[in-house]
Amino acid sequence: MDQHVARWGAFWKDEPAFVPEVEGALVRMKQILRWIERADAAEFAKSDDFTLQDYKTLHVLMVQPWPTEATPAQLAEAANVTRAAMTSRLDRLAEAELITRQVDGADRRRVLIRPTQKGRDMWNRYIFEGMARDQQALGALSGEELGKLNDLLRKILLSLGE
Amino acid sequence: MDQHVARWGAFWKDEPAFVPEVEGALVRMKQILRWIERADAAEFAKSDDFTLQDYKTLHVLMVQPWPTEATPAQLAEAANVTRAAMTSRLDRLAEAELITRQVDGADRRRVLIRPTQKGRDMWNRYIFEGMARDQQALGALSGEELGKLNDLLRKILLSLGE
DNA sequence: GCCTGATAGTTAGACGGTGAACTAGTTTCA
DNA sequence: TGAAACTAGTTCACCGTCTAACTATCAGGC
Repeated sequence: MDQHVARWGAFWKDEPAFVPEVEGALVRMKQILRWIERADAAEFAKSDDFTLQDYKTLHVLMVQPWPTEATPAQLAEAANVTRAAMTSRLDRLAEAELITRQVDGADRRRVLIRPTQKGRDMWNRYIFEGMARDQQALGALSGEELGKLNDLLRKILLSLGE
Repeated sequence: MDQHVARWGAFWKDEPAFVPEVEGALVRMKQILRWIERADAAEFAKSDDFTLQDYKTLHVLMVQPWPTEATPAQLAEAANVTRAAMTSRLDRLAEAELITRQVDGADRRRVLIRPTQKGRDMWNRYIFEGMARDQQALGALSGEELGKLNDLLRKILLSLGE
């Protein structure tokens, strides 16, 4: 894995533009997130009517600032998809009665999305297993190390203008 | 951003299953990679005949163990897509004469993918800008901090069985 | 009060990815 | 040697996402 980065840096050993620690850190982050993504996908591979993406959509709704109330545009941004894609995702969730759509009275262009009780239950059914997998993935680090890791990542994000 | 994680942990303040530092670290990694992904996408938004995904495909080929020679299956694994998807990606790259396909004489089921000179040139044209963006993204960290970050990420990956 | 311009959400068509079948070639073992 | 099991790559049908219109609504300036 260090080899991996070393390898594609071998072309320009003297090239100052290549910084192994930068490329290495990014590749490693990708690998870690990919591992978790695959673990999550495996969990949801069984059920056919409630997919991983349905879950993710529900999740970004549940963790919004004003709990359990958000617009499609906010959810699209949080889920990192276009509004068009979010429309079709919400269609399915509404069809399954996991969320409700309601036109905002104050601004009738807007639509307010809220989870139903059934939606909350569904989320609760998977969120703990998901967090358990997350903890397993990062289980190699001590509490102190986790703190240090967050400090470093936070520092990066701050410089990116959050 | 810390708020963000704190918020969706607010539901179960007393729930030991929720570890803010774990969820926080993962959300932050996603944010960082997303920022870079968007920067890359912006760069490739202009050119229509050579897309970001074409570049990524070319990239995984260029950084393979045996430089500039790999099978579709290896590339699919590296790019984290199915072999079927890789087939169609390679179709386009071959069409543009950026790679060549050659049946392996030793095992005639296999196909060896190699970049053409044109492919190498195309890769070189974008790789440096890409690395520059990567360095900009992580520019907030000192060399020492970058080392520490890699140590922590490496530790995680090792525990995941690499 | 309108007209212009901006904004929220949805819809339509194209594109890329997935999983499952399919073809061709290789390995195993009786 | 020959049949069964396996492997590499491709093809196909389906599905989700994207870009680009389009509808409806709101805000500002004259």
